[in-house]
Amino acid sequence: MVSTAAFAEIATLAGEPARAAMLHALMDGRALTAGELARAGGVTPQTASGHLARMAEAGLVAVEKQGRHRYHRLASRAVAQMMEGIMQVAASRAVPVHRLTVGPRDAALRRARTCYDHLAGRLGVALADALVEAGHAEIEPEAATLMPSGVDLLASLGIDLAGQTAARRRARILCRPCLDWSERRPHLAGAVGAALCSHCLAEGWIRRIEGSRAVAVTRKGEEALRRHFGIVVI
Amino acid sequence: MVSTAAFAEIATLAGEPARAAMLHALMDGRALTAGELARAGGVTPQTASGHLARMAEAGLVAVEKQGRHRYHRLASRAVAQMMEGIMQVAASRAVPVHRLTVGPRDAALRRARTCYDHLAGRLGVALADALVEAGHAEIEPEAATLMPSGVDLLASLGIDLAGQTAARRRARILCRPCLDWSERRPHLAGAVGAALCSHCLAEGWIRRIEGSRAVAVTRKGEEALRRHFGIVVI
DNA sequence: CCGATGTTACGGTCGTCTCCGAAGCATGAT
DNA sequence: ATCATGCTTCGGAGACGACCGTAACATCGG
Repeated sequence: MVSTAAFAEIATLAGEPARAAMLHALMDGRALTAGELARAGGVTPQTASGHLARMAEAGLVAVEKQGRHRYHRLASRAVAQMMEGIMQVAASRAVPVHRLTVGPRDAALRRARTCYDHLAGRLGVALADALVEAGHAEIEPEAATLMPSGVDLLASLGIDLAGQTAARRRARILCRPCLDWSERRPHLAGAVGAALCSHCLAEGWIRRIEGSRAVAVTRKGEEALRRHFGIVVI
Repeated sequence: MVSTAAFAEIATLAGEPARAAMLHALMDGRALTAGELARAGGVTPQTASGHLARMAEAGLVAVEKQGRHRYHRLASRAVAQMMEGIMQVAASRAVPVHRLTVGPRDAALRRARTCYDHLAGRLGVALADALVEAGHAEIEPEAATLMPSGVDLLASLGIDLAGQTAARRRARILCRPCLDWSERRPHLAGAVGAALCSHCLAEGWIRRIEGSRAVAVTRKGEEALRRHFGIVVI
């Protein structure tokens, strides 16, 4: 059985404030150095290094040596999903009084951000809604489907879902939904969401905002999103 | 934003060994008394009481007074899903050497058990496979669908999915898959999985095994499962 | 080769949290 | 009313773990 000891170890690792902050910093899917993560966690590099070693040992993060730097990233999609799950529970009883004035950083996050490997925030939800509206997808809290027309649409944009479709001869693609903590609505995640997100980045439709999980929609992106999906992200 | 502080608090609560054991004991979806949970956690009632109070405050468990007993259960499906996520990560790097001889208790768990509100183990996977085989469902790691014929089949058994279908006029039901830790294969979870599980219990096809999440398939259940789904759980 | 930058190892201090004993409250039975 | 049971609160002992000095160790650029 998955011993409760192993369960407890993982949860404990994720539960320490400094480590939790570091894991959050990695939730944009990129790989960061120990120094950057130390700043994110509010601890000294030595302390951060120790934390990272433990998390690497436990399989929460993966390290990649590159010259004099060691890049750390979340070890797997499963880790990101685990964190989503914890956030879901944490969010469900948070914000006793809804803060009226949120900072500009928070505003940017609510507008558009990455959630490990896919898009979230108003952009992510708008994209999902547009696909549903046009009949290209069905999205519900428990599951989602990309319809044949949706597969075609994405293919026409050059988004390669071949790995998803080649093996099985079915045009309909089941994919994972993700409940957005700021919008409280489901959006597209999983392999399809990841492909969509990386395509937006590759095409220069969005670009990452330094030191945050937020992303900015470029002028080119605004135009492309309106043309291909008919959405305008406010 | 879902502050990292709130995240850390939840993860820390779940990470303490005694609390983790108590949460695991609640993963069968039932409500247990503080005393039972104290035994499950290997601590004295006083200690357990303190833990339970904290977890109730944080929204991990819900309490229900009934006479001189106070029944505790997982507060929501979200909590169960969070735990599944943590278990997934914990399992991914567990069992360095695959234990050859597992106890009879473990064997029963691998054969059939509940996973919060749905069925898992060989029974859960066999049920899922049978539905897929017959074209009643599509199940993948990221999402699952109960096809119209599957909805009909369950309806003919008296499984009420009305709450799921009434609002929208669609026979196809999207539902959540759950990766089985013992079988490493996805099975049916979510509302559909829950309905299936409670029906099996209500019809006496399975019954809970005392002090465990394992369930036993009754003689009546064996017959029913073979007749309706064509499966024989070994 | 030699500094600069970044990462790891060690030892001691400190705070936090778990845990149980004992006592205090409820509820229900006798 | 009185007792029994189950749960909770209180207080102190103990353990665990985080944290930061200092210092050693890699890697890279000059």
